[in-house]
Amino acid sequence: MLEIAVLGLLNESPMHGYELRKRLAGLLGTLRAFSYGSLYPTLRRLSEAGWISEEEPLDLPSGPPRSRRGKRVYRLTAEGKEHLADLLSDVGPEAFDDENFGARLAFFAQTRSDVRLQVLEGRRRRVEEKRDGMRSALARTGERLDRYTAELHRHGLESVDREVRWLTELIESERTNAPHKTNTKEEP
Amino acid sequence: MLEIAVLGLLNESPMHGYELRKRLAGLLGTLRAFSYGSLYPTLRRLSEAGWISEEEPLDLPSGPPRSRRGKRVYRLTAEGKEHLADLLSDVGPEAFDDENFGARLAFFAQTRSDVRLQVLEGRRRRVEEKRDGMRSALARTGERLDRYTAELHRHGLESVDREVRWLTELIESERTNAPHKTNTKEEP
DNA sequence: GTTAGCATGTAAGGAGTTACATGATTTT
DNA sequence: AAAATCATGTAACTCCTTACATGCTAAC
Repeated sequence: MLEIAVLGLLNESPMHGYELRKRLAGLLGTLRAFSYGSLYPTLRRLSEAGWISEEEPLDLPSGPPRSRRGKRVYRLTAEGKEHLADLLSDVGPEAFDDENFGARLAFFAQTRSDVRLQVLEGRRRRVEEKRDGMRSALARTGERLDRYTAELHRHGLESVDREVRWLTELIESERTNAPHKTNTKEEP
Repeated sequence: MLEIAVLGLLNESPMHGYELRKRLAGLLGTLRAFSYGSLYPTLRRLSEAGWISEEEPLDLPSGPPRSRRGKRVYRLTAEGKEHLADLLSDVGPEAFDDENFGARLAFFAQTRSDVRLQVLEGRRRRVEEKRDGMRSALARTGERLDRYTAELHRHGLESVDREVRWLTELIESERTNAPHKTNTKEEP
């Protein structure tokens, strides 16, 4: 999750860690903040994998002489771009998980149109299954639940129901706006 | 989270691990399933802390002779009941977290009425803060967001907004139904 | 008599958080 | 010159999942 978010943001523009974290918080709407304790090790790991390059802060000719711990600006490498493209075209089951789906949607602008549709449809299937599971659980045990637990289930069910409808709208508009095109950078 | 759920369920009736896991899944409406890999170690820990007692499967007089790995039935001890009461009357900030709040609400039937109100109000405050944070983030960066990210934020905002309204209804009805009572077992 | 479901457990690992530690730069 | 905020990083830990390993019991 952090990996795709970091690579996706760095694909928009190079950045240092601190800024990355702020953009990250904005990206998913305060849903996830990510601490530095996970961000910096991730940057290290991505750097070691060759997907991002780490620009050492060179002392400006006019700047202070030595040993400042300054900003380390990260940018996506060519391998990183390839790797990100792979991540963004993955339509395996993990793409439909709660945590991952948000990150995937946040980078839909960088995602092929056909993949967008598959991700949306897969997510909808997943949420529908959850909804159906909740519904039948509620039908089975509904009567003997106390008021509070019942309310919890009712609100939960309503939320997943709304998500299904939301996804359906997104799918509709995706089909309308880009019915037969594929937004790839390079056409075969 | 698992701790409070396990103790809360065992307070309703003694159970073995396997059954506990099924009840757990039903309790939060398939929101959380919990694997055995976390359940059994938790049972071990709670047992070592003296909060639950572990009934070894004694061979029935008429039953099979030896060494069956049979069901281990767990039940809440007196200390466990006290500890659960402490957990259920805790109104510290953790009680308002996403994961914890669900578990707290699920055991409201075992919770004092005044504490219920505090938990609901604390949760509402928390969600309102989140909503306001999302709103101002959206106001600040709203224009330069692409369609998909904007939709993600809009749907997220609508969801927290709905949760606030839901909590408000629960609070209203809590105030109406038990305005001056405290559902304690023992009155001072 | 074999599949399905009941039942208990462990080892390894993932994906983060918290708390801490340090230092640079900007604002008051 | 103090305080706030920017900026980077590590160590320990939390809490859970996955994959595995084992064995019992009921149903077909």
